[in-house]
Amino acid sequence: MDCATNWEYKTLINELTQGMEQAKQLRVHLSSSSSEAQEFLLQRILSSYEKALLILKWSGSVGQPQPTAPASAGGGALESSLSVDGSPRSEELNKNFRDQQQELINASKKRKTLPTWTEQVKVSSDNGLEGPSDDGYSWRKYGQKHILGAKYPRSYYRCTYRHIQNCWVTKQVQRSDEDPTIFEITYRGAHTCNLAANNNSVASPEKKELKQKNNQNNNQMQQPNEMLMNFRANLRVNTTDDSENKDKISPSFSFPSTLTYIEGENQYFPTSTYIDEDLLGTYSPPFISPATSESNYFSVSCHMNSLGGAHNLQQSESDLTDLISATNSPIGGLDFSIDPTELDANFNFSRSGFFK
DNA sequence: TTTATTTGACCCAT
DNA sequence: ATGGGTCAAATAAA
Repeated sequence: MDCATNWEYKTLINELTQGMEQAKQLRVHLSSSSSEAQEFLLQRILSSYEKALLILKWSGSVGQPQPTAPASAGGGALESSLSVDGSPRSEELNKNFRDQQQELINASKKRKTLPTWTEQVKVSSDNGLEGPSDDGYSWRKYGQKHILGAKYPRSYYRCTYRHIQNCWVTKQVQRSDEDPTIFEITYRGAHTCNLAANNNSVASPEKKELKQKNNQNNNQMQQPNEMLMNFRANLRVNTTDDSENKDKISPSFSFPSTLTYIEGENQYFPTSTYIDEDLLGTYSPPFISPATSESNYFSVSCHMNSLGGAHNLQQSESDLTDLISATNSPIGGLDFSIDPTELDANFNFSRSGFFK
């Protein structure tokens, strides 16, 4: 992309982001006495912004080698947050997003590597908790290493249900050297386990651990059952050829097209998730609240969800459950259901193809 | 007793 | 040879 186009691209993102922020503020004002229609409209607005931003960011960055040094020197348009909630650390978002681009590129080059992505989780230190809260999945620690040059050790986790449900996702948690309240969480692969079945047993052990060990580090967000059920109840996904062809899934993947704001949870939640070729290349944004009970905020970027390598999962699960699992990222159902290693073969991310 | 964590050993890529 | 990631025995917790 040349400079002019890049500038336009940044500006567009900036404008979209501002619009989204304003819509969010409007919703806050309306929420006290809002009718369902108002809320629905706002959800639509926000959803549109989300998708537009995501499309832009994807097409704008994947189509070119790298975003031209975006915002690193004091703020370009990409500084805008993708997150509906308006998470504060835009630089982190930005950095993460660039990381995702790189990950995607790498994944295309090296077909064997699992997709990885990194989230930076900021934890408020004045609430007595020293680690990120749980992300709705059950993790089992299997290692800890001191990393060269790092002040804090790196912890290694795998899904508790690796063997039971053949779920091979892992994550690494590394406390930031510069800001000990920031935890960098790197995920590898995607959950294929049944989140619903696992969800109940997740939260309490982690909280306990967090209170016990100050240098422990975990995950990022809560995913209440209520939200999960909401998600499940409204999920509509293309189920065809799912069980057999996940590794060569064609340009068809789930996508939350509508967000639901659950007041008690202070979070947005997707309520309808089906999208097909038309929006391929977009991905579900991080619908993450800045106001969880533990005052965490998160910077999350895109999520590559490789379903390869986990085909024979959940033989006895229902179709819906399979889909939930297959479309759930560690931050709660927000990712691709597309194998990034197939991206280059199946899909051209060029801008021209994107904007008709 | 079962399940999770800790931690040194081991493996592998560089 | 080194560093990062995983394994697995020992230990702790439930």
